[in-house]
Amino acid sequence: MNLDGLNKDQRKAAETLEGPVLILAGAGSGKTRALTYRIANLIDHGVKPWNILAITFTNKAAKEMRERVSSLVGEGGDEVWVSTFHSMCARILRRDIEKLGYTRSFTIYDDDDQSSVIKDLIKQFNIDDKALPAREIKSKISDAKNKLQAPDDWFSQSPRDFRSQQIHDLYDAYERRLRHANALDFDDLLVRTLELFADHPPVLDSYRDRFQYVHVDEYQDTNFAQYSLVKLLTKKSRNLCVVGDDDQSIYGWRGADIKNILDFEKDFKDATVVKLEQNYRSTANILEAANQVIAHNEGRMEKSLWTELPEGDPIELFCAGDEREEAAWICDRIQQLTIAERSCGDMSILYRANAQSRVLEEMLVRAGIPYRIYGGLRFYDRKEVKDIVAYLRCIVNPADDVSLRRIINQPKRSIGDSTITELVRYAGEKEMPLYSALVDVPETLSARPRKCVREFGELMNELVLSREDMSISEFVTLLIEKTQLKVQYERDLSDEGKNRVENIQEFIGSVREYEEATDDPSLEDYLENVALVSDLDTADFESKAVTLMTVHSSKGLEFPIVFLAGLEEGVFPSGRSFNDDQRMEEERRLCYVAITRAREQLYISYATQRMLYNQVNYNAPSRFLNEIPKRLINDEWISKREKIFPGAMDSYQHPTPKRASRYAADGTAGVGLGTGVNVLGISGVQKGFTPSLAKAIPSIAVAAIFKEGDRVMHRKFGEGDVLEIRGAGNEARIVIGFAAYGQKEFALSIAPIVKVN
DNA sequence: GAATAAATTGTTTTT
DNA sequence: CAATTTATTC
Repeated sequence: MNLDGLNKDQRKAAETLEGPVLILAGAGSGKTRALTYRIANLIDHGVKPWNILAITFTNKAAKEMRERVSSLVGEGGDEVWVSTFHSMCARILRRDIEKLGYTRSFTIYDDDDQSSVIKDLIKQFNIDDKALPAREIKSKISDAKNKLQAPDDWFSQSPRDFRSQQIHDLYDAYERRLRHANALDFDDLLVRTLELFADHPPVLDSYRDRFQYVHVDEYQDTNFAQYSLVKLLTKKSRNLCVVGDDDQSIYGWRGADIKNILDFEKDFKDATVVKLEQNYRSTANILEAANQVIAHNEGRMEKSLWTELPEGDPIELFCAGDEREEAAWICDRIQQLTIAERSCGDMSILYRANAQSRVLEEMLVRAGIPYRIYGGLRFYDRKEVKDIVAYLRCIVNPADDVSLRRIINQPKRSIGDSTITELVRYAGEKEMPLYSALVDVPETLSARPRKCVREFGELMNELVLSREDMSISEFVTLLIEKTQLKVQYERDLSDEGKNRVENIQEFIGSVREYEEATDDPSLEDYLENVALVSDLDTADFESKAVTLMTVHSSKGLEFPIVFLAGLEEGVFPSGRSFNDDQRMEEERRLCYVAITRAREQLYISYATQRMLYNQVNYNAPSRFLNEIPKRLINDEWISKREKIFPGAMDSYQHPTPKRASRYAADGTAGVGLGTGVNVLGISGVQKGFTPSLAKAIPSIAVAAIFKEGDRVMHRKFGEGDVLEIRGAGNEARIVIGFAAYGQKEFALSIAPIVKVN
């Protein structure tokens, strides 16, 4: 194996093949490179590819690693098992889950499904959902599962109060519900795999034999269940190689335990530790900023990143009046960079919370800048798509009550709440799945609903039968026909309706794509993909568009130019971490991750006033800003702000809160004020490219993104040229020359125009 | 009893 | 602001 392309430390990582290995890899230190070379080297030393397991954090990372290994070793590279924990477990369970009393066609419940089970149980138990909200129960259950605590285990280490008792009861009932529905939630995939291994030693042994060399990437973000699984698998071989960076542990809220990586050397006394400290990604300035910020955390593993790269540009800092100005400044910078021949594909805008993306999107549309947004709503999470998926799940797994309830009256077939309640009661009484009640309809229902239910039952049975003799895509097409799922939207001629029809069409396309790309396609396997594939997994960064995403999503990625928006107290760091040191340290690690995404240029912005979650706040600049040495920052934009947004200050002197206070001090309802500003949102422009549909975003900040000579598109008058911009701030007006309509003048702050290139 | 219109309420991060 | 709950009409 030729390891010349590696530095000294990377080479050590790739050459240490036996025993436990800890690779402490700083941001941008080429850890994926080291890992792929190590795997290739193992194969080179005669290890069979199928005896190697590599666990990554996302499916996309898995795919990339498989490709990189293949390109190093050629044939056989794709025989290496590379997948996420969840995909691996799903695959293991698909084989042997019958030993645990489930069937192989089990359903994987997503977040929504979990919530609906819990909400239903809360109702059934007659629990006050204000004292115990569903989301809290959900996170409690998830926490418990991540720690491998069954309901009784959890209870035995909780305070013996009524509240814990209720949580215990709900957790217990939740578990039984899922079991009855032949369904597993995300956490179950791990828990049940461990259960399988614990109860069936021969199964465990077969996987121990199979996975002689185990690799875990992003080890700092593993939880106790994942840790246990890894330990169990490598107990005999002791060939475990983990890669991670304690400074990039950002999933503590999801049960990830940073101690897993901090204590690795205690766990494996003879572990070889390799530190990758040379950064190949960022300029010296950016790296120094990141190093200084993270130095404010305590209890880190010792390591110091360095680079041979030049100093580079300073970090550009801007203080905006509000979130729209911030967005406008970013758009203006992007336009300037584009003029300097930088591609939009090299740029990314990162933010703490998904909710921040909306304003950015609106402004990007106006400025005519192509962008893609990741996170937020997945394609498979759209209503119309989820409905089809729910049908498919019911057909594959008739015990799946949650999915059945979702579609029993979708599209409308006159099966209302009271009918459903009765069906559920009847099914519960006879201890059978809800599906059976469609055929064995309870006598207690009156004639009309009974007819509707029976018709629906016949439709479903018909579908189940026709699945036998056709391909998956043919079947999905037939299903959409018979259920009239598409027809109902085709009648709707609005943008939303058209969008839904398109999404349904695209769904059929995705099924067909899957069918062609897979050796042995099955509906079960397809549904598993739907459940486990994230938005980011399907992302392509090839297109020349600015990438928008949360800092969390950006982990593992890099961009030449990064905009980091919303660096304010309460936003980043999140207000929820204020009174918890542990969480605050995680916020700081998150900031470290954000900064280290940038290769060449980093732009940071914050706003003195921000409307977020429908509330106006005046936030101080983020503490993380103070942790970056002044000498690395160019803050001249702040003093130029008046020039970029002339007259902008005026409108910020009398900010109008949307609602003064929802409740008066005495507990009576207060009077809402209303902004008086009509915000025409842009609908249907997700992952957007075509700005032609854009409506007006009333904002004086938009002035900054239009200049004389620009070509613009008006919603009514079509394309024209900007001839003149008069006045400033709220009073600013824009004169546009249209070929067909001649010269027109508009108030710039509300004109429905977008820039075109 | 079901479908629709109006009112209320809560939002970090996600495999 | 959208998702969900509640009131009202058919």
